[in-house]
Amino acid sequence: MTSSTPSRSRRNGAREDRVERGIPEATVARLPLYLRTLTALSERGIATASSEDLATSAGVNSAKLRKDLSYLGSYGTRGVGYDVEYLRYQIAREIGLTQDWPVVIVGIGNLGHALANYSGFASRGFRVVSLVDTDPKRVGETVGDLQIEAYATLQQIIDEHRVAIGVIATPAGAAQQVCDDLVAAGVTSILNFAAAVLSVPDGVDVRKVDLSIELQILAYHEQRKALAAGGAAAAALEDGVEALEVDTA
Amino acid sequence: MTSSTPSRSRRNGAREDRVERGIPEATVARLPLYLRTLTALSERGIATASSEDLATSAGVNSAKLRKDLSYLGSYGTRGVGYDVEYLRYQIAREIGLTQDWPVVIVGIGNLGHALANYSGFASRGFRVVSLVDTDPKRVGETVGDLQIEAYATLQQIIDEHRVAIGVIATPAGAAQQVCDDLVAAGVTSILNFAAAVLSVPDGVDVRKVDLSIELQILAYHEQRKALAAGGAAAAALEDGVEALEVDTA
DNA sequence: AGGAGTTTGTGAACGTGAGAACAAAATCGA
DNA sequence: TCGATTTTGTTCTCACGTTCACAAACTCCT
Ligand SMILES: NC(=O)c1ccc[n+]([C@@H]2O[C@H](COP(=O)([O-])OP(=O)(O)OC[C@H]3O[C@@H](n4cnc5c(N)ncnc54)[C@H](O)[C@@H]3O)[C@@H](O)[C@H]2O)c1
Ligand SMILES: NC(=O)c1ccc[n+]([C@@H]2O[C@H](COP(=O)([O-])OP(=O)(O)OC[C@H]3O[C@@H](n4cnc5c(N)ncnc54)[C@H](O)[C@@H]3O)[C@@H](O)[C@H]2O)c1
Repeated sequence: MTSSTPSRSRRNGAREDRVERGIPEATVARLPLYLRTLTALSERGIATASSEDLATSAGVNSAKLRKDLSYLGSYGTRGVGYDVEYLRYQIAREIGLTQDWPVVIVGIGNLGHALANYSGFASRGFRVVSLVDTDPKRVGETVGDLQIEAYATLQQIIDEHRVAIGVIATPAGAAQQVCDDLVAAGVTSILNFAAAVLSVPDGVDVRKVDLSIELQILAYHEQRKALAAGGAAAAALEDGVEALEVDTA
Repeated sequence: MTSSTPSRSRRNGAREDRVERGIPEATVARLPLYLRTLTALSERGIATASSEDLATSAGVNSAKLRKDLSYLGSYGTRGVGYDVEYLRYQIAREIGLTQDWPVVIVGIGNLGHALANYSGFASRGFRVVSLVDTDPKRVGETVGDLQIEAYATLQQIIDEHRVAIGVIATPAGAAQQVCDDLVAAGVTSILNFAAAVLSVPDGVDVRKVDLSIELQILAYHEQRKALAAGGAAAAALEDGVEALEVDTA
């Protein structure tokens, strides 16, 4: 996967390197955020924005934002800032949103219904082309402007629409099998909502969205805050007083 | 927030440090995963597991898993492994799942309904105590075993149930206001599903779940794969011809 | 009791990412 | 034309996270 042409011609630096090595993962994860920010500014009729402006809107550090953008090329103007429309296009192109991505959703239960009805998909270059479920009672049901299809047609659907991205919203127990079937049918990117660890061959990307993990992370910090506040007295004794900090609110 | 007591007494190392500095964020994010893995093993009647076993099930490197666990203390036995039940309890305690966390969900539309119906909450120590929406047509509607409440009762609900964690599933435009209201009412942890950057005072944690960002990250890599494959020929030329820049679509 | 085998816990090397700081490049007013 | 001002692009440093590798600690068998 990682294309390792050892040392190409060393003519032009940054741009060439980018093509070879790609953009740092942390940056890739923030580009969609910048894209959204730029779209919002554009809709408000703002034509130009400085890295400081953008960073504030996106909730990040401006140095970080500038460095992120520099991986794409040199699209700003010193002393002025960035052209909103132009930069928006460049980011969209870099992410690959100048084309439409057909997506299939597998498992149309609670969550699958919500996803299928979600308009935020289409507005960002993703098109849900099919909904698939194993439950015979569900097949044929209309959700949004699509009908739920039988699981057996998965391969056909993926071929027909050239689907590269699949979304799994089945129970955890079924997730690996569904994943295997998607991969076998030619899908190479998977967004997984099921609480299961998926194993996939090289060349297939998986991202997971796990609600309960997010809540547990919040709970951990919540507990720490409670300890820091309520446990302050205990902590003070613990060591001969010293340290206390924190509000008692 | 970042506790900066310079150097407490240097008596006992690891455990003391952990209390002071807390567990690395990256580790915190994996603990719920280990917890789930351990629960699965426990249900299959497995009493003991090595770091290798656990790591495989959790889909991580075994050294990383051992280091992660070492932040909690020394709960394994060399030559044997970890006691599944015991370790499970220790992680649960560390995360704060030995207590129940009351949660309120604000915005009961497509997604809010799915979340409200989701059983995976309760099974992991989180209890949805209330559903809130501004839409008068929705108020009173029964979802799962709860009724949707009026937005005006937010403060009262949060006080009454001692809610520390709030979930925002409103449209993006309403998210900041809802966030402010939640914080004003005493919520100190927020899980945000809306596509908006929330600004909160110190001491409040926000985590976001953004489906469209996840899809865009997948799209980026998908595009790179396409370029690496289809663009191979072009890349060969490139060096003599220079640039080219893809898409003819 | 002792040695072979297993597995943890952690030190050390490496890689990636964040942020401060600043020179270079652009605008603008005089 | 030139200097003041703004803001980018990039370098440098530090912090954090990952992985390897191995001594220490434990079990089990003889
Ligand atoms: N509902 C939520 O808010 C929520 C939140 C976070 C995570 N999740 C996770 O998302 C997944 C789906 O949750 P849900 O609440 O929609 O569950 P659900 O039970 O309502 O829906 C699951 C659907 O998947 C279908 N299905 C089962 N096996 C299948 C298979 N092999 N192939 C295709 N379809 C299959 C079922 O027929 C059903 O329609 C679960 O793994 C859950 O843990 C849900
Ligand atoms: N549906 C999805 O699958 C999905 C996926 C990812 C993200 N999201 C995001 O989640 C959010 C909700 O999505 P949805 O599809 O459920 O939208 P929706 O329009 O179906 O539901 C929004 C709900 O919020 C309520 N609401 C509006 N303003 C409110 C306020 N100030 N206080 C309380 N409630 C308020 C509305 O009455 C409505 O019931 C959106 O921000 C969306 O971008 C949704």
